[in-house]
Amino acid sequence: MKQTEARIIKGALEVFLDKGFLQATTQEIAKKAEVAEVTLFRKFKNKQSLFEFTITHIIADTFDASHMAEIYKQDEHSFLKTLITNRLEVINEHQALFKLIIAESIREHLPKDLQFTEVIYSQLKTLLEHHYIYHHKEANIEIKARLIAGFLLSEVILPSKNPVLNHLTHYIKVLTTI
Amino acid sequence: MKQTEARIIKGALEVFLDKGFLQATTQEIAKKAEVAEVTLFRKFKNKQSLFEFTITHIIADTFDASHMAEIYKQDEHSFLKTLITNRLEVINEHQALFKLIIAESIREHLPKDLQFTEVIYSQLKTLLEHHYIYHHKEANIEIKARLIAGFLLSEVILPSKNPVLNHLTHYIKVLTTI
Amino acid sequence: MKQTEARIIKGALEVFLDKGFLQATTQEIAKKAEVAEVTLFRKFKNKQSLFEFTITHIIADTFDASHMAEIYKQDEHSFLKTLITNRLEVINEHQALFKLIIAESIREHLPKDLQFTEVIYSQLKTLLEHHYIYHHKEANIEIKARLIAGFLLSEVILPSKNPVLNHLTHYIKVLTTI
Amino acid sequence: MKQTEARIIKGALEVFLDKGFLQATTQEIAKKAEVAEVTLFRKFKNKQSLFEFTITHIIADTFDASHMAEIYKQDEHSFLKTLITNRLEVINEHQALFKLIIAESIREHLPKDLQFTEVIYSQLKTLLEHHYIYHHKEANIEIKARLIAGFLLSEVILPSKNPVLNHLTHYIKVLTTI
DNA sequence: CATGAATGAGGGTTCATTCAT
DNA sequence: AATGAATGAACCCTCATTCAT
Repeated sequence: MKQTEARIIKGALEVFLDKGFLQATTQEIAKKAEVAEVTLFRKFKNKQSLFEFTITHIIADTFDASHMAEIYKQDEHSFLKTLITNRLEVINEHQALFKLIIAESIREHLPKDLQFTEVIYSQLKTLLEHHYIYHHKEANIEIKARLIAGFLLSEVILPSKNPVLNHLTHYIKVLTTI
Repeated sequence: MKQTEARIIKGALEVFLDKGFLQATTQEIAKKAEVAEVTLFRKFKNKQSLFEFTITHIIADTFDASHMAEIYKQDEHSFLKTLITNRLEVINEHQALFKLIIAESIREHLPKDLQFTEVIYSQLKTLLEHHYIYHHKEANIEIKARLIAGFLLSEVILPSKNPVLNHLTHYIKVLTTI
Repeated sequence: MKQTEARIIKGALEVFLDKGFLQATTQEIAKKAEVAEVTLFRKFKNKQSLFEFTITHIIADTFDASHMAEIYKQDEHSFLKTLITNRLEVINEHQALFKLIIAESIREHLPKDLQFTEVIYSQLKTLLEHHYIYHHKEANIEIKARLIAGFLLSEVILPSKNPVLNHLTHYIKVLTTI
Repeated sequence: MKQTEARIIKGALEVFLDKGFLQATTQEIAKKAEVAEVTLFRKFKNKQSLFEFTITHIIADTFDASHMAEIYKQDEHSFLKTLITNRLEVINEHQALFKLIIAESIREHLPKDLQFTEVIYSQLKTLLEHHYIYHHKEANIEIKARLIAGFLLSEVILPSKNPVLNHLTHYIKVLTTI
């Protein structure tokens, strides 16, 4: 039954998001998925690999940026505005996941390719590169990506009032001049 | 004996910084403090309260900003530069503690007054307030504090190359215009 | 398909010889036999009966003594020499099986007719009986069989240097006088 | 309480002797010792080390041969007779332990110094050496030790009727001439 | 005939914490 | 004040075996 695996992953995701890796128990996941606990271990080698599999898939689904493939052609201001606005939307819709990635990156429960740096920062760098290369502009991409990433981090870590968006214009200005 | 408690706190700090709250074991802490495990529980109600006590003290020591009491009188650019530079220095010297605060804030193992928001963000806001009130300037302090906080977050979460400092001037410019 | 059963038995034998009854897992056997684990249970009621079936067959093949049917006619010394030499050869070629029988006899994972006593000792007694009856000689067959069995046991249990064979003559002398 | 450890070892011994290493459960041992299961793990790192500790001590108590320290001065026949008779008595009184050592030696659950070879065979060799060196006699000690060991093995592995002792004299003859 | 899917029962081990001294 | 001794509760994981196709 294909459904079983899907149910497991769904249950696992819920519990992992809610409790984090260490405090999530295989028992609770199994219960939520309505399978026997042992069934988890037939599908996944152990808790860690269930975790990684679950996170891999949800990340792929959530942070997918392929729909922004074309925005690099826009002028710098539009490009940055679209990029940042979109990423802010995504992480605001998936705060729990974002927090999970941050916490588990710090605690080193995630393989390198699922850590914050790789999932968020590298993606930003890639998008920025496309843009600046396309427009034949010199730009310190690393710095820009860092600043945007810090921006996103503050959005989830600090009490959310969505206030930053209103001042995006000023912020973009610094990104264009740095 | 005062020494006993001091040794416990020292040991606890080492282990908590290294492993985080959940993966730190009272056994390891006791061993490092060279006391019997049970002694921890005579001094502290439980692991959680040992954690909070330990973190409270190290945070007070580490993030103390009283030596910056006077900088609010400086002009805006100097003030921001001093502020940011100093905070960057502090967190770069105490990356492990900073990461601990972030991760445990997310996992809700810290009481409110020890969470990232309170420890870092509120402090920034206070310092900014002093400055802008003293200079009779209007300013969106919340936004500024958020941006600086994001700045600091990116510094610990992302691979460190200390590159941001070189571009501080531009960054400060945006902070002044927001 | 006859092949399936054959593959199972082959796989089971390998794993049982290598790991013993308890540490052999049906999973590993199935893998080695290149069948689904559940298939084992269609052919055999349970792990125990697979074990017994496997061991029965390998024992029949290995310890078969029918080719020694005629040696009882030889004189006592020749007979004993041939008998002991041959049995030593057999167990040296099948040390793993011999050890398995010993260990599983002790642990009572084998039905009576597959235990060491039956498989080795009784066979020795039968062969001795044939000889002494044929030659109309009185002889304490039980004792002789025991001594030879002890001989064989020491060969597998103790670190092997094959040293005993060189001194077989003296040993046979005592067997003839008992 | 010193008693606790003693009770654990007693319980462990009973269960290990009865079930063998793999089939003994820490639960059953704890129950028999009337302690919580977890207490076992405070005293011993794991099941394996509890096993080894238990076996080490019982072996030291059981197979102690220090009271035979002086027999090497006897003439060869007396010496061998005393030696063999005594060892036979010991193993007949501790059949279960002897069987355990054999089975777990085969299954490699025992460290080298607790395996059959070391515990039984080496001891025999040492005693034989003392004798033959004392009497300035050349002798193939290895062979003799092997034969005696095989003798002892047959005594536990085969159905016991204690018949061998009656023929000890003949048996000793072969040992003296080999 | 063979198997993919699922599981009940249990196993060793860890952890924070309490009891008694 | 400090500790040695002991533990309840839980956790991850394994194994032989059954169910349904």
